Amino acid sequence: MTDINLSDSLLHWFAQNGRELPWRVKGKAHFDPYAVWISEIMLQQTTVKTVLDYFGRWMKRFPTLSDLAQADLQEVLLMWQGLGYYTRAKKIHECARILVDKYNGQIPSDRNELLKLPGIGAYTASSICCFAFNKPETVVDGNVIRVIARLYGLRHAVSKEEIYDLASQLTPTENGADYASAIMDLGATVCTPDNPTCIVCPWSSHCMARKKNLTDQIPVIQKPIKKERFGTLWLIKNMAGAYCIRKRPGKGLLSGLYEFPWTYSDEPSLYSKEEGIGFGSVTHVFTHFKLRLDIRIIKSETSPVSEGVFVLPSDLKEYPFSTLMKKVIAKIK
DNA sequence: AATTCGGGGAT
DNA sequence: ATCCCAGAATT
Repeated sequence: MTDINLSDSLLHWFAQNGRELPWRVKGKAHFDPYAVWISEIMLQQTTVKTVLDYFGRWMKRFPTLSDLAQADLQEVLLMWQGLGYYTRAKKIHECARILVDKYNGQIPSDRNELLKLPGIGAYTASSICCFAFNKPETVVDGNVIRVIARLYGLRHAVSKEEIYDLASQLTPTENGADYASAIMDLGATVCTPDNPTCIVCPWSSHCMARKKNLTDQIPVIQKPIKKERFGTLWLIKNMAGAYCIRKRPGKGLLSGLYEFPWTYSDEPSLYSKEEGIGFGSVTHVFTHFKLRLDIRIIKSETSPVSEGVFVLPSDLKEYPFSTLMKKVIAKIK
């Protein structure tokens, strides 16, 4: 069999088994490149199931590029809170204004032009070309890495570049949107990390990993160690029952979100360790470290940080918070 | 080339 | 607990 037959069999499988998704139109490109762009940014490093609700709320509040460009970053972050990687929300907002100001409100269909825009990298540029403009670009995400590594039986740690070279040779010159959707759906629903259902896979008879019974060992991924960090969080409560919160910097961890003031244990503390009353702790697992914050309640009419503001519990919903801080909020109610 | 960015669902 | 998911930007 030739490579043409591989892509044909995959497209045939997709026509019958591909997922129906709000940001997808099977059989052709999506009519709204804006919707494709938003969905692609949201889907980075997360799952379809997680994004569905966020995408629905987003398109209701910001139906068009213009609506998004006119909104405040604060409101964009409110829509994004809980999704993680908050720099994406900032970049998406930046990008919307650039598109309105310099691109006549149109999302480019040229890959190199897309790569110039904030928040759009190699994968997303290709995916917008495929899904919004039906171009025959090759997309490489976690699904494609797994599918291709298994198809070719790659037993070493693979790079995205290596996968791209192999995957691009299989990419047909027509049906760009369907083919990109298909290979990703195959990885998401058939060629899964654990217990792939090879029996229904259109590429089963060509798959080297299956032939050698190595699907549970491919792809080879190296995993970094996750360290644990500690700190103290201060619930500073005034006579009116309001709590002190502050906005995090525009860069770095949880950028742009609000928080109750806290510091790592290896940094200068805002109060002495014994001050206030212990109020338990919260733990949270980030991608690259685990964090435990011991909580202490302080009665004070003034903030220990210059940018702190006092907010009543009933008004906290107006501020974007991380999931970590939502855990703290849940404790004070 | 490595590290830094969140969060949740499945196992 | 561990894995990993439609990655990009920074160092």
